[in-house]
Amino acid sequence: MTKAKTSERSKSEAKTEAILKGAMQEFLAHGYAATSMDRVAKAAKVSKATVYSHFGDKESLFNAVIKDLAQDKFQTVMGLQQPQSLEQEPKIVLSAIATRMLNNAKSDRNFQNFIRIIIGESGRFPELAQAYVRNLAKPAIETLTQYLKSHPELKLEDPEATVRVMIGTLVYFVMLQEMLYGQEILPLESERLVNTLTNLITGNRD
Amino acid sequence: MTKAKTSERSKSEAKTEAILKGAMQEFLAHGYAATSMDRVAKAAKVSKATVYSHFGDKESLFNAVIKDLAQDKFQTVMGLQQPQSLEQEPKIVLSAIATRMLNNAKSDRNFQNFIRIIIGESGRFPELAQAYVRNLAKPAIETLTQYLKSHPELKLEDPEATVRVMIGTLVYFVMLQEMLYGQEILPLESERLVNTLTNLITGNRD
DNA sequence: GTCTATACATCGATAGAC
DNA sequence: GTCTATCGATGTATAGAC
Repeated sequence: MTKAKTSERSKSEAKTEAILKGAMQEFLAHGYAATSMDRVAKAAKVSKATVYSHFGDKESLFNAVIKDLAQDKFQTVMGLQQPQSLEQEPKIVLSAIATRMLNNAKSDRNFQNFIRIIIGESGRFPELAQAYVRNLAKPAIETLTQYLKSHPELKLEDPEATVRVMIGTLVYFVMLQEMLYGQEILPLESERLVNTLTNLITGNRD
Repeated sequence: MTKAKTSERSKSEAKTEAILKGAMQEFLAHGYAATSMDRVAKAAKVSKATVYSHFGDKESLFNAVIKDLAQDKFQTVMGLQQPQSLEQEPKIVLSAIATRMLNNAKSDRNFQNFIRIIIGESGRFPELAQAYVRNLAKPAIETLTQYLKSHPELKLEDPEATVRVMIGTLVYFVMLQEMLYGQEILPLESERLVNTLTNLITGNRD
């Protein structure tokens, strides 16, 4: 998005980034409606008028912040599947991917707040919700689907649907245990979930 | 919560219910921060002072509304598992339960908005998030777990974790397709998901 | 108990000096 | 481009009449 030339950056570009960063912090912490432009300006250490001259109005700023965040998170989510030897047994690979996704989501409070906003505001910002689906959920699902399809020995009747089972299981687990603070109410170890999931998919029933 | 005697209800109780109903409508539509007490008063057809005399402040009203909603939704969610012959094959029963949960969640916009608020405000209202886990998620999960445990012929190594797989799959599907408007971006028929899910759980791989 | 009227703060957004 | 100062609208909450 920003230009490649990192040197000789204009003051205006620096302010734009500061505003985006400050707004990100405020929106993630307080949501859309409860975030004021005064607080954004203070967090970015610029005047409120500067915020408006760069982003027009509150809604445009919010859109810019969320799209920026989605790009950041894309790197994270996609990076979770690659850096390992895909040549091992699917059972090992799937287990490793699941564990990595789980640990990453559990430790990334920023990501959790991002998901909170996407879901919480999806009724009032449908296009942002769709941007999330298009730019984050879809690539993750398609990559995993490709992997499952490349292993016909798993004899999966419907790899697309199987991936939904896998991702849904992991997302809901993080949601219940972490985001909704259900850890003490419904305790369950990650390992049990990952083992059950990979056993179901790879056809191992004990 | 309210007293059993339905006749001879005081005017105060009637106003309380009207306020709860109006506030419910406004909070579900606009979220916590974007809902004003003026709009609540107007929706309930009472004065703003009456709202405050009944519920103290905005936060208390919000808490009352959400806890009330959770009770309503409890009936819905629990009713999805009961009214059918549990004596049939688990494959049939699980498939029926999953289909019913899916169809119900897809058609209930009110429920979707409720989930949006619970997740969206979970960072700022952790106790409401936990009330959701305790009063809705936990009973649903435990009931299903009991069912799976009562069928040892399924040879499930970990019924608790298996239920998480099932519920997570269904919740995430509704979330992506309906709440986040991903239907056209990531199309997938409910039947394929339900079939895949029940086949995985019952050990049927084709 | 319920209303109208209002206090006081803060909101999104802009005008105008530099 | 960026600031200070300010506008009008709207927010939560309450005082006081009935």
